[in-house]
Amino acid sequence: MLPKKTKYAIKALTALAKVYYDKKPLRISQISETEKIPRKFLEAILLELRHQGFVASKMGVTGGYYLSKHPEEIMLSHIIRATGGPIALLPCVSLNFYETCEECPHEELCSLREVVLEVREASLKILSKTSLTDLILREKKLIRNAKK
Amino acid sequence: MLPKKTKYAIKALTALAKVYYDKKPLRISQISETEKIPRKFLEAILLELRHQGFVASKMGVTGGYYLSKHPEEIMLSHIIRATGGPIALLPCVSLNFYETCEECPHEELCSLREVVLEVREASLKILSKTSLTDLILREKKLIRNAKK
DNA sequence: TAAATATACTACTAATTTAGTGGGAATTGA
DNA sequence: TCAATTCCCACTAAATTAGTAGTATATTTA
Ligand code: FES
Ligand code: FES
Repeated sequence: MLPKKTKYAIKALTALAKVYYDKKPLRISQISETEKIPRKFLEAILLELRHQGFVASKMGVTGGYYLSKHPEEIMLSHIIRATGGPIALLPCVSLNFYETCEECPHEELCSLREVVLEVREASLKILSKTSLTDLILREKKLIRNAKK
Repeated sequence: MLPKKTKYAIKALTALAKVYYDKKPLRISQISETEKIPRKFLEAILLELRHQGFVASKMGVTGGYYLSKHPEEIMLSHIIRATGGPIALLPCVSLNFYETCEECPHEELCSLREVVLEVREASLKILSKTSLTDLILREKKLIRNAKK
């Protein structure tokens, strides 16, 4: 399961993506209200996302946050890895958080590893091709279809 | 990431599956040694697996554990759910551990939900068709190929 | 029938992770 | 100057994970 932090990060970044072309920053309090994310927690998350290069900010009374990359470039896999850690089910098949499996004598002969590797590939295939833009387009489609 | 408990459970059940046709129970201490699982922890895990109907046991000096189902019937998805909880990335798309997403006003209009639903389907497709027998066969194949 | 050797079961504990919160410093615009 | 904003550090509280301890109960065998 994804931590709440990751879910909040995705929601917040999507909110920023929606106003990407406005050229005006969005305040933490605004995002916090519309996305129902605890104010102070969101503040900490956005700060981290800034350090990781996803967003930039402006201080002061007209301040706020804005995306520092194009929303098409920000993939779900990036956000998950930046905030939540591994996508893989076991450390021995994680690309970004690899750790050796102590109990398995030979990783290359481990059938469980083979299977969870397949799972990671299947998950990553989806998560690494879905961008913030995709999320927004999908939402529009969902709303359009619901109205019919 | 899967908890160690789940990984240990898979390992232990696979060990039991390997001797399924011997009609003799395997002692906790034997499994603990060959699979390098902490003795007392394994004891607790096997006890739980018995309560869940995966294994049965015999007490006393000739006692031990044995599978109470055919190894082809025990799928990775079953073991994960029994010991580790959800396979889904978010509770709103979990089949067995569903919880509503508080922050999302309309689940049916949530694009993030749509994507994690796809991920769950892709993962489950693999995990629900891989049985203990499959793990054993895969291991044999890995060993055979390594020898070449 | 008693000893030896298993599992059964309850009840803890210790470490880690998650989900936050509080409060003040720095920056900016009016 | 002052009001509104982000920046940043230091905490805390609750939940989860990864075990462990100790005793009771069952079974075989000498
Ligand atoms: S090597 Fe990771 S599960 Fe065996
Ligand atoms: S409904 Fe679960 S993420 Fe939106």
